[in-house]
Amino acid sequence: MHPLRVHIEELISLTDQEFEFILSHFKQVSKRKHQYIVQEGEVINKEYWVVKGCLKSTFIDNSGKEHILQFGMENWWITDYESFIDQTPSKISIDCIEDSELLYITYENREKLTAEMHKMERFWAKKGKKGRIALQNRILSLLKNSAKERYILLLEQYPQLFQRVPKKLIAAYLGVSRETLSRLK
Amino acid sequence: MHPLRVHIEELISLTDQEFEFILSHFKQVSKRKHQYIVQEGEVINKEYWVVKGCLKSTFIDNSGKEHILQFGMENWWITDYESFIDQTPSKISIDCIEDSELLYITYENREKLTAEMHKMERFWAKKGKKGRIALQNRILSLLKNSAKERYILLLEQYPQLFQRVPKKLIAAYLGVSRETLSRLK
DNA sequence: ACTTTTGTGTGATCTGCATCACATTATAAT
DNA sequence: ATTATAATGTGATGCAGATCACACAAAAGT
Repeated sequence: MHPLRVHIEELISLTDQEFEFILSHFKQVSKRKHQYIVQEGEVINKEYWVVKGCLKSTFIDNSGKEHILQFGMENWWITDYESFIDQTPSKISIDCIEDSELLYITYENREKLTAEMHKMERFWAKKGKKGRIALQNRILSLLKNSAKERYILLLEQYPQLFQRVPKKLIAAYLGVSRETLSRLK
Repeated sequence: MHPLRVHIEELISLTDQEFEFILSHFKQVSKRKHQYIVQEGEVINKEYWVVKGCLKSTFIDNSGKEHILQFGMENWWITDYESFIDQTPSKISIDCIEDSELLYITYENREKLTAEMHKMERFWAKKGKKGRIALQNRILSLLKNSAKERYILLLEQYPQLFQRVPKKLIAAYLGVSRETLSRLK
């Protein structure tokens, strides 16, 4: 079965025709390591789903330091939701950490698909709720946990990440310096 | 016009009958300062909308310190979305900072209302998206801005807050100590 | 009115983490 | 293969913000 279908059917069930209809709203694209799918200042009108590979969504602070808002690996959705939803220039950039296979849906096609197929409106509503909960928990963690605690929690939740991405990116996600992360272990 | 109607009509327009139908799914409740609407460990099945007053949604870290996830003032929605959506025990508590007038909708009524009235499904979808963007920006701010910068940003965004709530709660929201906040000013 | 609790400011000291600096080892590019 | 670039570890030092300890002012409760 198509991996996207497996993914969607975790929340709602589909017939073959329904899935074909959904898939017809997506396009596939391959990107090499270091290539960008969004750059700061652009308005992004695509939401990506990672078939294979790994990406990061990043932003730069006043002193030029890179921070990571989100990683994207297999079966994850990634875009700048602020730019995508409000159609405003993006504050963040998204680029590939590994060569990646992606599916994307444009803003227009997503609107069309949700209008034409109520099941998908419900799917995205559920996904949105889950995403919101994840963001809320990240805030909780940034406020209540020390750097070491956040490191341990991330390691427990996504052990694969530590095999796949350089430590400095883990540090940029946790909100600590590379050196401090190295000393935590 | 009913304040909730004004609020909903900022995103979607309604007829009189439609609004009456929506309102019939809500109940009103008054709470005094210091009263809780959610306590840690409870499963919350209500989402509140603040007609008048001020609330805070808080959680306690390992060392017993209180952190604030969200304030709720007039026209704001407040609940623990994780508990509300997943029907799991809440990690947070929500209590009133001032005597408050609230409207609430139960989980069941919200499900019924979204099923019966597609406009409200769209309303909550839009609200959910906006909420998600706000959470994302809070994470960005926690990672990229210093305590002082976060203080200034909050002051710009919600100046009323500084008139209404004690400084130690502002500090608990920003993620700094009361003393440090006092020295930032 | 009086007492208790809550809020706020400010000094002194401590500490987790950042920053700078350099060495070493991997990985990628030609 | 050789060279450049990225990744990782570790010491030395600095600093933002925490913590502890008061003092005083403002509310709230009786």
